[in-house]
Amino acid sequence: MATTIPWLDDREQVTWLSWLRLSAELPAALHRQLQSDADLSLPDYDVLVQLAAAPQRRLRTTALARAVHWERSRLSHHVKRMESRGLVERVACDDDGRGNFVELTRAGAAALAGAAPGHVAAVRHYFLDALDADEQETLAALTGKVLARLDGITGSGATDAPCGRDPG
Amino acid sequence: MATTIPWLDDREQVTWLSWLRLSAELPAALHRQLQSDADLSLPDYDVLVQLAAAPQRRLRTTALARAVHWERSRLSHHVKRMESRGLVERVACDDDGRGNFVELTRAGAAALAGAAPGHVAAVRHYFLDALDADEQETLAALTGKVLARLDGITGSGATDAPCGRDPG
DNA sequence: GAAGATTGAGGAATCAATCTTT
DNA sequence: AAAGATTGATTCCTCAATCTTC
Repeated sequence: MATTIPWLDDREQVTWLSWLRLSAELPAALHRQLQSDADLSLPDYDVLVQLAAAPQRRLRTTALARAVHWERSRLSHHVKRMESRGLVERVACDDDGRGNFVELTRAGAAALAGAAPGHVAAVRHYFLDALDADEQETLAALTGKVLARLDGITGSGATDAPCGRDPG
Repeated sequence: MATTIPWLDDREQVTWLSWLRLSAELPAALHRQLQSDADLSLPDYDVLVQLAAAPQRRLRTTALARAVHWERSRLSHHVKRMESRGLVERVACDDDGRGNFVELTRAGAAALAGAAPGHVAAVRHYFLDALDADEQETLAALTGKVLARLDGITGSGATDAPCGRDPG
C-alpha cells in the first residue's frame, strides 16, 4: 500500500483533542452540580425549561422533541421516567386522538425554579467566566461556523423553535 | 424576594447554546460514521488508539483509564464488552497480583487499522474543514482556556499521558 | 398508508458497594 | 488500611418494531 493517509497535523490534533476533552468534561461538571443541588439531570432540566416557556406550560410530544433536539423515542422514554417522578404529566389531546400533551406539573415548575439559579451560575462558573466578551463572541462565531456546515451535511438543519437551557 | 437573578444575556446565551448544540451533534455524526463503516463506537476507538500506541500494545487498567480520561469503573465495563467481541484481552500481571493488563488483540489492531482512515476523514469533514488554520488555532486557544479553568476548579487536572483518538 | 407516539432490547455511563492483594 | 480492579443497580440513549388514529 503506497497510499499516504493524511493524519492530523499538530495544529489539527490540538484543536480536536481540546474540543473533545471540553465536550466531555463540561457537561459532566454541570450534570454533577444539577444532580447534587437539585436532583435533576441535564436532560430533565432541558425538558422542564421548554415546558415552562410554552404557552400553557405544555407542548405536543413532537413539538417538545423538536425543541430539545431529541428523537421521539428518546423523549418518550424520558418523559415516562419524569412522569413517574411527578415532574410532568401526559394528557390526551382533544383535537387529535393520536397526540398527547406533555404538561409541566406544579412540582416540575417548583423543581425548575429551584434549580435554575444554581445551574445558570454553574454555566457561568465553569464556562463563560473563563472568557471575556470578545472571546465569547469569537467562540460563538467559530462554533456557529462548524454547526452551519455540519447541519448542511447531515441535514439536521437549524430549527426555528427556541431552544436551550435557560428559563425565560 | 427582591434579589435579581443574573440570567444569561444575549451574547452569553448565543455562545452557550451554540456550544451546547455542537457538542451534541458533532459526536453523534462521528459516532454514526464509525459505527456504520467500522462497527466501532467512539469509546471503542479511543481505547484501541491508546493500546495501539502503548509499548507492548498493552496497558495497566488504571493507566488506560487515565489515558482515556475515564473512571476505572467505566473502563472495566467497557473492556468487558470489548473483550467479548475479541477486540482486547485481559491478561494477569506478574509483578502485581492485583493488577491486570488490557492488551490489544490482532482483531483489535485490525479493527483500528480499518477504522482509522475513515474516522480521521470524518473529523476533518465534520469539524476541521469548517475552519481555516487561524480559526483552528483560535478555537484551540479558547477551549484550552476554558479547560484550564475547569480542570483547576474540578481538580481533574491535565495529565501527562498522551491522549486522543489519532493512531500514531 | 402516513402521522403521532410508545415499546422492548441492547449498549453505554455513573454511583456506591465489593473483593482481592499488598 | 490502601491500591487495583470489578460488580450490580439505575439511568440514559439508540434502533427497530409496534400500535393507534387520521
